[in-house]
Amino acid sequence: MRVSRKEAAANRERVVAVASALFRKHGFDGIGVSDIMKKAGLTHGGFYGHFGSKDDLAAEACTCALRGSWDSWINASEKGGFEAAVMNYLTPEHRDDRAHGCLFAALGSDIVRQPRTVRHAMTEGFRTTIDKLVRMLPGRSAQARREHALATMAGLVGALILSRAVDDSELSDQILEASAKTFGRPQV
Amino acid sequence: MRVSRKEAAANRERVVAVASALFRKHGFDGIGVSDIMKKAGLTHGGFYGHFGSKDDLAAEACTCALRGSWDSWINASEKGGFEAAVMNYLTPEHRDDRAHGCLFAALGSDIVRQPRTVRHAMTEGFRTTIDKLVRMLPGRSAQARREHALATMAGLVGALILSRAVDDSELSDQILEASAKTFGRPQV
DNA sequence: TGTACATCAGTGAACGCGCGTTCACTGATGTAC
DNA sequence: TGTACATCAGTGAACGCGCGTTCACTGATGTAC
Repeated sequence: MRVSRKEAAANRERVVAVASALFRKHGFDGIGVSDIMKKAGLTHGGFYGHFGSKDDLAAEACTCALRGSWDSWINASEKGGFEAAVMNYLTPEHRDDRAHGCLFAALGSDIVRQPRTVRHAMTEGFRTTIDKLVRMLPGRSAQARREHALATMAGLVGALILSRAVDDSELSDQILEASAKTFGRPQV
Repeated sequence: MRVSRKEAAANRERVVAVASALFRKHGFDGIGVSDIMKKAGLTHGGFYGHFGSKDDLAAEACTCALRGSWDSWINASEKGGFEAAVMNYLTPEHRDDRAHGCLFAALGSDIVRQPRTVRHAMTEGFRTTIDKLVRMLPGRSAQARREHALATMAGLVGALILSRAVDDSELSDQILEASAKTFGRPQV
């Protein structure tokens, strides 16, 4: 059942992409190697031909999920798109689609308990995101813009996490709306 | 090896308290029934005399962790203590002591994947916290105060989660400081 | 109050299951001539 | 280009381990007289 090298490389990429979605949906401990492989159209036996361990895949899946992340919310508008990005982030659609949403919101409180490689991938992705946000913010000092970006990022991630955690859809909507109002307005 | 009823009740309470700390530190899936019982000074066999399942304990542990929660950060000062509460919440000490810190920051992104009972306990605790925060906020309309409380709560939880996630202590401190600056000032 | 018995909180061995991981095998791919 | 062989991506059974859970048992507590 050998497969061409090109196909094998594609299989590997598919596994990483599938894993990045399933980890976000079910958590690192909530999904197994076997199910990930199955969803990628393979059997679990071939897993260790591609990855050293489940943790190794987790680190790659995080990098994959972070690559080009935030582009989905940012790209809506070009300049002065800060408000738009916030609004795109804090939507019921994003809240209800964990598998393809923000990695920090999906796995945030678990990151600290993950192996070094996973935490590092997350940290680098975080830095990149902050840089993107800083570039979207209006003038002022670089220091103030960075502080604003860091606090806004915290607000967005926290709002999405809480809106998902709560078992009352009305309260969930209120969290999103209140946060959109508060963080969507560049406060001078 | 029977034990008096009073002692048995105390044992039960101790298990819940220990579990609330260990779940916050290691995550729901990161700690087992056996280790929880051991840390409470018991053996795992007696667990099902007190609880129906590990999930049942998790729900009770959440309620326990939420009871009187936020009092630790709020009680510092009485009136106008909003800023003080934010400052007390966003400290390196809180960040570095997950076991006894905010439940939402410790387990936030996992809540949505937990059974109904756990989510419900969390939601009720969230409501209580928001009410407390609303009461600390200055005048304005009830609506505006509630929105401010919701967004602030999101900011605090998100900031603590991100400051823990990141593997660079300098960046971690920056997240706390920027968030303290931003959320610690009642913005009009 | 003291005695005899029933209760039941806690113990530790055991069970079953699912998970991460390993391995002998297969058969199509890649390569050497 | 065609043939013969080596390679190796993927398969599926199997392993070992830890986990949640169960259970027969113990012996101190609670209770009835």
